[in-house]
Amino acid sequence: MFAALGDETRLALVARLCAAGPLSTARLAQGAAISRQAIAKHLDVLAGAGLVRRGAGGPGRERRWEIEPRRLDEARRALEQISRRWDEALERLRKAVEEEP
Amino acid sequence: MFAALGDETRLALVARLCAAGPLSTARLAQGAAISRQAIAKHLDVLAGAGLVRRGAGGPGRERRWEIEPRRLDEARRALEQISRRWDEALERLRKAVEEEP
DNA sequence: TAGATACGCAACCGGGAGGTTGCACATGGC
DNA sequence: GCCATGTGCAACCTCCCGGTTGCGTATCTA
Repeated sequence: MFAALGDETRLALVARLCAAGPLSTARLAQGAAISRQAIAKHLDVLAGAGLVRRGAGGPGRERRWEIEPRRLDEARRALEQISRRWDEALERLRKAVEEEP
Repeated sequence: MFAALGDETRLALVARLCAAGPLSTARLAQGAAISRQAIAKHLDVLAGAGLVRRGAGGPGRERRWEIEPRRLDEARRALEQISRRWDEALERLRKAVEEEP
């Protein structure tokens, strides 16, 4: 999942979906420097990581993509836990150094 | 930076440095399935992303690596902001739908 | 001093990720 | 019915990433 967010293009896609709400593939590809199929592939990767979902297809032939915010929360929590463990490890090291001169 | 965390091996390295405190390259490579140089490359990538720092070299020829927790906080905050923007976007959409029947 | 250990640098290699092109299919507006 | 539009599938290409190997250099220990 971090791998999915790791690509510059995909991170931009996530940010754009967040700012503008659900959008279709063609809409997302419009104005981009790369082809529509490339965008579609990136969206597939994001969907595979559970970061994005196909919303109920728009009015006609459109199929919109929308964010799955729960996955973002999971990632955030993972980083939090890592930070906390680091603090604990440093504390243990400090104590060990103090006790054994 | 998400790209740095995106690799399985690198994420494991970060987790291990968090759990056990500062470690040398050779120590991190010990027991791993891949060569020491591969580990060293991954550590370089992590250092390039600012996620890891060379601690004050150990007792002798050792040079330990340690976590830079501020970068982890940055990443966490970025995800938070994205989630928040998503909520706002949905709220705007809801209002727009309600006002225009 | 000799040997083991920890490290760095550089060249090399294979596979997959990111991208394009081409085509087929459905749907909506005229 | 006809054309524009939104989408999906598949083949193909290029380049970079992850990994290995080989060698040279410090530093600790016997």
